[in-house]
Amino acid sequence: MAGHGKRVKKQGGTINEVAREAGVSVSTVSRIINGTAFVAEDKRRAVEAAMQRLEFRPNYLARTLITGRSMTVGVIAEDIVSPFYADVIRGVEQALLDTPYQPVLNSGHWSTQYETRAIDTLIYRKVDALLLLGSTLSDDTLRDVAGRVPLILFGRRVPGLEDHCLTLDQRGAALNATRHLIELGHRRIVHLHGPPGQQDAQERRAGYRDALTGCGLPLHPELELQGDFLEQSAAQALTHLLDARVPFTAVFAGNDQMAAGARLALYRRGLRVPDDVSLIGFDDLPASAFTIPPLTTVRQPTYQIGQALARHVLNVLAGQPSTLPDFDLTLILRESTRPLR
Amino acid sequence: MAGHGKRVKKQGGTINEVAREAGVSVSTVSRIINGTAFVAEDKRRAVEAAMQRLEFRPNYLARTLITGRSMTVGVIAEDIVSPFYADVIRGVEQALLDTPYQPVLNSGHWSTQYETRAIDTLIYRKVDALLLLGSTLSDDTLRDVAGRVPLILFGRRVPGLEDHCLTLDQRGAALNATRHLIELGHRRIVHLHGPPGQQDAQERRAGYRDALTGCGLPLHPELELQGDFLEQSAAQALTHLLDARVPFTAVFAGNDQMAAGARLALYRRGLRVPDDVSLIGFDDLPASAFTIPPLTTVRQPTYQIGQALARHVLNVLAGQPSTLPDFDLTLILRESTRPLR
DNA sequence: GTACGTCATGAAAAGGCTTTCAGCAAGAGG
DNA sequence: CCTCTTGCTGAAAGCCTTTTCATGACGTAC
Repeated sequence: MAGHGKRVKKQGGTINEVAREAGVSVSTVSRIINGTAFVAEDKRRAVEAAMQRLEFRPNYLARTLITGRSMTVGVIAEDIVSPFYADVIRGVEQALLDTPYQPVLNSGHWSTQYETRAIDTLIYRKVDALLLLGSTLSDDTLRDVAGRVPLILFGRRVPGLEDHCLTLDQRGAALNATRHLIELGHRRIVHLHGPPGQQDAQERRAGYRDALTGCGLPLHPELELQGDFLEQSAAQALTHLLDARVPFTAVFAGNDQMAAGARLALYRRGLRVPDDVSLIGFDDLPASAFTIPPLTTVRQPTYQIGQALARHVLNVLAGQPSTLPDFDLTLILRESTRPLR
Repeated sequence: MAGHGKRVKKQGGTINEVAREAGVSVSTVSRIINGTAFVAEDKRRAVEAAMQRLEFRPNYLARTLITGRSMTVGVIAEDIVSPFYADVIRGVEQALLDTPYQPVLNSGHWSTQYETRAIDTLIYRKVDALLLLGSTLSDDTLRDVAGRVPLILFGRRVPGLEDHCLTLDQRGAALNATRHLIELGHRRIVHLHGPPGQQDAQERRAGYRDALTGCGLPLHPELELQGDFLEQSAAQALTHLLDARVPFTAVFAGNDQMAAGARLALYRRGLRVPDDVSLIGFDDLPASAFTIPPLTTVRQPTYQIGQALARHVLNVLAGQPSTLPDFDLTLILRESTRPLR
């Protein structure tokens, strides 16, 4: 059978072979590759020719083993798939594009176990820095990790690591969103919140309550519905509420995906948005500007955040002082809300 | 100033130190780590204790340098951010979860340059296999890459690499979708297609034409509108068409995102879906089941595809024979289409 | 009691590269 | 003509493992 010959990975000669081929020492070749020192013009040419001929590719692993720098930054997102994190990642990638650093991505899958594994893998592979986009790990564990590798955190504020944490005022933004509804005259406002285990979900819910109590309105526990940040859960929860004939005139969803789910539930019951029910989301996903009607929501400047995060990583790696900027969450007024009749 | 002490990365001793600490040779330690051979119980315990004390972590790089296997598989998607590829990636991650292999992701950004760079980086880092989710590279280049590392391709059929290519019958599916519209009585059907440079876009467009000519209907060039697979482009193109008062009763969008854009353009003009205009998308993104109305579209079983791809990689790596399965694209009938009055 | 196979263990090489250190030639200064 | 720089180049050590090979110790068979 053919095919077993493939065992030998075509791997374009080593620095040794190049040196022999060009009639110089490996040190000289290394110097040419890295531009570490001047080398006579004729040798340089000989070496370059040899590299061509042998299809030489430096072995990054060997280099990293010696220098201790891999020129990679590990990025772990709770979920690469989520449109929200995806946009942050885009920003990170963009900011790293014209630097010698390469991002290496991995998912944490919202699970302590998988996240731990992903972190370990990346550290073993000697990433020069680690960027966590959300995390399910405890503060202690995180501090531990920070001792092993430069660590930058998004969406978590860990005591002791403040300089490398970027968080947003979720609570304040949720308060604003809810208040907007209140100012439009709504009093019975449903809130679809995410899992109690997630910090963002908690904070947004707190903001919702802040707004209500701040305006002297009563809290209605029956209007606080739990979902899992996906469309289906919201559609289901809201349908139950509708079936129970609990009255409400507005919905504040914990994220845009749940807003979409809520929207469909309403549509199924013949309720119009915004005429019968006002709807607000959170995140401003790219798709949310194109829903019917376009969704009023809270914009998280994810792309810029990604860029800022990456730039901070770069600074840290360069040993330069760097502080993470603050980002504002802004309410994007579109067409899914209107004054209560 | 404090802080400069951090230069020394806390790095949990080497196998050498462990050996010294435990009073054995490095070979013995290595054997214990890898379970390569029997080791006396007392030494084993001594070594394990030493590893604990020194917080020993094997250096993967050194290991890879010797064994030639990194236990990673590189995954490059045209765009990690696109909901479509994201779901494929989820499948890949899932299938790799309980194997010793780790995925390492990277984006090609729909650009030959970036894709080339991403491939190089991954190969330099010695991934054991490479999985390309879409590619802008030429057949020749791809064959070249396949010579350097086991290569599996999704969305491309490269002569010579057929065994490792997974493609879907985009053309046939587009034909089906269009025919569905024709069977509902539609005659003037708009097609929003992607960039001419993309194979998928081409094929879907060809399928659309196949359906028309196959049913003996005339082609109307003015109804074929170009977009870029994003919402905005579709909204714009369709708005122009509407402004030009070109009549049509149905729209077949090249993907779901463009369908969303079209949907909004229609909404802006007071056209109802499906009452005034029928709409079909392509991809069946998770969000498309929750649009208003829920979108009729072509489902690509992305998650399963991701899993199949990953399993194939695993087989190839294990040296086992493996063939990529075939996947069917199915038309998901929801509520955005209806018979022409 | 000698010879031999078995088995745990250690020494050393290998893997591909960077970097320190020493060497050597050439030009400058006396 | 000799000494001192200056500057390019090569030898060799080192990074952290795995793996081959050799070495004893030990038990068994003859």
